[in-house]
Amino acid sequence: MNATRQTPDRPDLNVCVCANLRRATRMVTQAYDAALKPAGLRATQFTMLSVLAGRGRMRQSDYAEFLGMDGTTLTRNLQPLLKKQWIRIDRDDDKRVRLISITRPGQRVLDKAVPLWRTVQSQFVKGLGTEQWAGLLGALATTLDIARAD
Amino acid sequence: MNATRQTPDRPDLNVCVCANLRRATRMVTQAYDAALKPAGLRATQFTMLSVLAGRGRMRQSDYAEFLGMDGTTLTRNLQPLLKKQWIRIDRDDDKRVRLISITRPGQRVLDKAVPLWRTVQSQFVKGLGTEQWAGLLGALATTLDIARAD
DNA sequence: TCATGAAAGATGTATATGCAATTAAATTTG
DNA sequence: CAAATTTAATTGCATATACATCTTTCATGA
Repeated sequence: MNATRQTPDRPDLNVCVCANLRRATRMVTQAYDAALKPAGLRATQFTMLSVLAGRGRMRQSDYAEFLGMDGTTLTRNLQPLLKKQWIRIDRDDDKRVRLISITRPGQRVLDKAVPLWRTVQSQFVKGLGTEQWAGLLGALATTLDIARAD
Repeated sequence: MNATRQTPDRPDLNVCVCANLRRATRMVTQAYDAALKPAGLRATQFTMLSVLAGRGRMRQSDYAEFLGMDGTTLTRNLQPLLKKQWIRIDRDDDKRVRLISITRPGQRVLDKAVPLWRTVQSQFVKGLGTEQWAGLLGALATTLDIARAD
């Protein structure tokens, strides 16, 4: 009985949490990117716009924290959205702070993307089944907690 | 009773399979990168070397397939490893094919990285617990199957 | 008040990712 | 056998990711 051996002598794609996450993320992102393509945005951009649509104007730092994204990554990820004028950046009274919000064109492209998202999303949810799906979200939340506790 | 509602009206970071995967992967990769830093390699590079160490010389296309990585991504990801001479690329009789293998220096840096990997890996395995850990790997395998079936 | 330190973002550099299109080599087919 | 097709890998372009470092602005305390 050695079915749940946890740290084998050999590091192995089959057990490495990071390698498994990265591989799955690559493939899943390809699927979401392809599905969202007719709307003209990528998976990351869809997520970023959804957050703004759901939560309203946010401080850039809170936005990064919520996305679990490094601040410098967020700075750069804002650029494609800005160029397409899907978001706007306002200054706060505190001149260091930037406030990010979705624009009307941003909301329109998001609305156009939602049905496409729903299709690809339900493909994965159905394929996983309720149990594995809930398990996945739970496990991902746990890994987030572990990483954030570092 | 609506605890397992699967496709809400609003796309939401809290349910999007892709967004959750990407966010968790960002944070987990940061942890693995930091842990492996003393050995001088990144999480992706560690994975790529591990695969070569475990499976021996591989055709580049098989290598990409195994990693669930687009061929063009693999082409570029080989470059940092080549520059550091951790891998070598040989030609096949079929002149289109490239055969990738790990070098002695590559094996040495990998050996140095393994204990570091073991530490960070066990941190996540312990934090998840046996059940969630197995569930995570299972669910990731399922998402891979779904994405590959496209 | 002003020096000091902390907080918020941006920049330099490097890696990671993949689609569209291309090049080169092998295979199939007329 | 020659043309057409398929296969393997690379290149052009764009996005995604983050560490180290820098600039700007604010808060704080002697």
